[in-house]
Amino acid sequence: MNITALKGFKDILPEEALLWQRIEMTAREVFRRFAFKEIKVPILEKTALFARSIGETTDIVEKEMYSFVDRNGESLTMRPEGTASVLRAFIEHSLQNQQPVQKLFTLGPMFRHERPQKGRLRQFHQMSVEVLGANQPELDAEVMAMASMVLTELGLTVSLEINSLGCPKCRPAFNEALLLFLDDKKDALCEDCQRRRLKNPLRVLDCKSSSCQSHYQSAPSIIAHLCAECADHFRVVQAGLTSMAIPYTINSFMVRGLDYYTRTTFELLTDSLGAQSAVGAGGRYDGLIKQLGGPDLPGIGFAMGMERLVLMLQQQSSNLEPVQSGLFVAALGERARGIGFAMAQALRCRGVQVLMDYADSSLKSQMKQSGKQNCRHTLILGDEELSKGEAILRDMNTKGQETIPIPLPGVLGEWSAMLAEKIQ
RNA sequence: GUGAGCAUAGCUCAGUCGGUUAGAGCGUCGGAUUGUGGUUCCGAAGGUCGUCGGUUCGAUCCCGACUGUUCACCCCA
Repeated sequence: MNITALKGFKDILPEEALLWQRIEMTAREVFRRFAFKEIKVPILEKTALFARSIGETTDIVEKEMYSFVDRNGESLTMRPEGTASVLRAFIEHSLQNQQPVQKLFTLGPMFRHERPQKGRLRQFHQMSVEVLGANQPELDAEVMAMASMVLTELGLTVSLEINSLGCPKCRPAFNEALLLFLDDKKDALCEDCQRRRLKNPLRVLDCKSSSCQSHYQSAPSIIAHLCAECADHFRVVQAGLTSMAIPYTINSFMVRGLDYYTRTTFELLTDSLGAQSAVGAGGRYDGLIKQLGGPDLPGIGFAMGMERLVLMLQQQSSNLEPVQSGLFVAALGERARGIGFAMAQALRCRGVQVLMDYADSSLKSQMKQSGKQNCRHTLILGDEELSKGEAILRDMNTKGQETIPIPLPGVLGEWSAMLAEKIQ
């Protein structure tokens, strides 16, 4: 086998796909309760969209995007995240004119050319949620509540950390204070922080080096630098979380990797995923819609990483046992197969899951298959049954057997309705 | 982009201090008297021991390169 999947691109085999379905169903159900609607957007966009939204100097844009020039000479990019596309669609269709506050979610693959490791792939999947057109802090709390509800309903425990990054009014003052502080300490910092200090000063606060962290104990706090409006906003967000009884901690060192965030940011963290601690993260991005050429409307959103949720569920080992269901038609001989085939089709029309073996296998083998596939019933149809005009219906669970009539072609519909009723 | 570990059957892994036909468990298929599953017992299929080169009388084992993969840094969901 010399053609294999690409590095960082993974097949999701049927067993694992079951977990994906469970996550998606749970999320869709929770999103419904909060009246979010699904939007589906393309995977491929013009490169400029991401450069403008995520930030020209972020790692994502600088070195992780799958970008290429298409046949028309235009630079296109496989989306590295979902928000930019949703906002582009929002602006392009003037959705704010249909309903002033839009609550949207989207599911799908994202692409980043990173070195793969646990919980990190080149094609990965996110559930991405956005509220566009409203800036009330209660919404920030509601969005966090929704994210944590998805996790709770999946049986996963995570911790919620929140922060406020301020707004264009108060952030410059903080930046200045931080730069001053870092300038003072610069010789004591690690190499990475030296680099970050110049490129994106906020990022140093997130450094994992314990020696750096010990210096940052006395670093200026963004929260102390918030302007009156931002401080008030943050206060109401916290009050909202408290009133919903959602536990959280404030982490004034938390930073987001995308440049567009303002005010509230948050992360849902776990310690069970190795180096990848965030299973979900998001925040407010009040200037972004305008920055992309749309109206000056606020927004907030978050994304959850599907692969990380799957990993957590797999660790839980509390995975549900397979459910017995459906019917295996064990037909022996060509004539029986012909009749069984017609029965299967009629039953499937009635919503019954029907399995059959066409390989002329022994009854024993077909019984084995029925058991292996967790069928609830097996219908035995051989020469004996054909001559009697009665098939044997076996309940695989109780091992009880009974005979049921073999229908003439004209009454198959009626017969299948009765049998469907009986075995479902 | 940087670093470290790993690479033997479909899966999880033994193993050979370098020596004729490389093993186990699980899984798959078959059998245990004619047409009745899950348990048990018996059997079978399935491997160029990642690739290429080197050392050697001889390499799956030692050495090197390459490729793949895993984890971590970085970054991020």
